[in-house]
Amino acid sequence: MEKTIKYSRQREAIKEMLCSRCDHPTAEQLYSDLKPDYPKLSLGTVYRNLALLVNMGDVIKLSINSESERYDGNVHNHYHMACTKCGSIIDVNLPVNEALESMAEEATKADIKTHSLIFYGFCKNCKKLLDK
Amino acid sequence: MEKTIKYSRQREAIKEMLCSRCDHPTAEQLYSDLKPDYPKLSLGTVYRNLALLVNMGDVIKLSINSESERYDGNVHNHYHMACTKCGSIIDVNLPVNEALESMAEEATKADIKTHSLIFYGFCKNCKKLLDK
DNA sequence: ATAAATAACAATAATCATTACTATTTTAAA
DNA sequence: TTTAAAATAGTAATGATTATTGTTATTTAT
Repeated sequence: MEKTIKYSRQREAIKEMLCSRCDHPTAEQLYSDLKPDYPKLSLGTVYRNLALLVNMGDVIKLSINSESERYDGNVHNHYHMACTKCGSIIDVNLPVNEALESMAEEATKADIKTHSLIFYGFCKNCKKLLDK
Repeated sequence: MEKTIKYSRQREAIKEMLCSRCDHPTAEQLYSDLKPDYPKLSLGTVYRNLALLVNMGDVIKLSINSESERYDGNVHNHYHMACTKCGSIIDVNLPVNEALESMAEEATKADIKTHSLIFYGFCKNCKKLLDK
């Protein structure tokens, strides 16, 4: 018999918080931001539910740099920029180029499901600070 | 005074091995592949020299999935495909689209230095195995 | 060529993100 | 309501990577 998924207040809160913000928090950040409202919340619970949400397709996991995984409540493919100075990850408002996937399938004979495009450099703010 | 970089046989071997293969090995894989020729080689040495090589711009570090960093001796920007079944990372022979960077700069007002494009799906082999 | 200075080494301990375990609490269905 | 299964908090364990330490190799200056 299958494992049924039961409701959990904590999972709901994690999902809600993730959808309500457009930065791309780590598990640790979600944990400390939820802690005030859920004082008994455990970091393991955050990790476990993030994995569940990713499996259910409600959340996307971003492996952008080596430090920590980032989580994104926006499940439609979209592009990101990672600031190599301050570490922030922001959305890049460019149209997603689906044609890339068929070109890559052609080139590799693979079965491509999705793609990820990440830009690296200095974000607007850090660029300003470095200019002076 | 600055720290000068001295020659090291181990670093040379790491770089050479990385340039001679087109998979994208982890530090651990490089370590075990070099071990027969360098029986006293230490894993820490591999990590330290990989970091040095990355800093010197001789090697690129790929943060593709959460498990482990992958290293690439081909420092020219190029695209990759990650098989979600077998975990292999292969090169994708598509032209690098530099125009994406200026479009992203436009969209974000950031100073973009480079970009990374990764395709996810089933590689040629795994696709074949799943078809039957 | 030799000796002194210092970078790189091997071996191992420490750290950090993430996952696994266990006893207790919540959820949902009979 | 009772009861079984899933989810939790708290904590221990894991795995990748980094730091530390005493020794060895490479370079520089005699």
